[in-house]
Amino acid sequence: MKLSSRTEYGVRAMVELAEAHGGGPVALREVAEKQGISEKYLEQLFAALRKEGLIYSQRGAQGGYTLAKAPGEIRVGDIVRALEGPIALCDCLANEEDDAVCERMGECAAHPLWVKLQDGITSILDSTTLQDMIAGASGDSANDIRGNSEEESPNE
Amino acid sequence: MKLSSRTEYGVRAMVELAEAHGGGPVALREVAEKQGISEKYLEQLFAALRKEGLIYSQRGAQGGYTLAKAPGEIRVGDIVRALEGPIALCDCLANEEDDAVCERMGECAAHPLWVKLQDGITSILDSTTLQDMIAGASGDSANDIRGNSEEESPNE
DNA sequence: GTAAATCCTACTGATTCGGTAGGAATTATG
DNA sequence: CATAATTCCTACCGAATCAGTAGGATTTAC
Repeated sequence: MKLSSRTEYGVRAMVELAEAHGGGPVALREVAEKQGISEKYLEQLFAALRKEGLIYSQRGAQGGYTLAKAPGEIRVGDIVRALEGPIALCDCLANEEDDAVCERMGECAAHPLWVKLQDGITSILDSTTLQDMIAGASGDSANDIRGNSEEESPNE
Repeated sequence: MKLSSRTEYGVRAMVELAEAHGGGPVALREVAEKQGISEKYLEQLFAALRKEGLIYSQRGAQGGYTLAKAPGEIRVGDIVRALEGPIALCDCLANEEDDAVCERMGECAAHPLWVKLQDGITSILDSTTLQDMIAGASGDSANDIRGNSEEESPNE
């Protein structure tokens, strides 16, 4: 029940790219410095993000990284999955097509809870985009993230 | 984003005790065998659960472990915290009285999301009791877990 | 051509994880 | 009382993961 620094760093770095979105590519070094992350370590995270098609890289002088899609199109869940692999609280939840992994299945009283928990986590991560995060960070009305998603409509 | 086997085993073992609740103490060996957990390892988990007052132990022959409270009074969150320590996705969320841990605080665009995620996880874990879990396991109407929790319990 | 940048692969030290080992202390039972 | 069953305690261990480092190859703007 703890975020890896991989996830923490990766998300922060992606926010950094999101804020620079529209301008030219941003150098790894710049992101690393601004976020206080080891350059070489971040390099590996970017490699993974790139492999998953979340960022685009431009080599050579004046090169750097840019988001591969608009900030509103990139969900935090995508970032986490790119960095950590599929979100699976336990092996029996890894791949739903192959349920056989959990031989205990039928008799495991805990299973439904893990499913519920995993769904909850996934839904939070997948309902937040980079756009939401930079919106929250800039303005003081950061409540678009903190509050629940679908509420506080003009009514009520 | 993965459950430790500590958590997995611990919850399963507690369910086992919950099912035996009302009868005499259950020996460690029995729980370990039924759940397919190393005896010596489970011993350590029980030590932690005992220290947190979730289970009661009776030494000597015919001894064993019993829940310290009714199954409906023990939340899964309590078990997880007993085994893993406080649920804190990252250090900056560890103790809310001392926010200073996260020097980045103001500028960290990710922080609000982690708060939301942690709250989501905690609320799921704390709204499910052992009672809910054994109810789900026995009957085929396991939906009391998957659905929301506090309702319809005319038991005990 | 050169400097700036990404790319790639391997290594490493520290920590955590899951588990083992061995025995001391307690207690029900015959 | 003797014994067996059981919890209790502390230390240790191998393997995996984590976070980070190292070093160089490749690409490209200027």
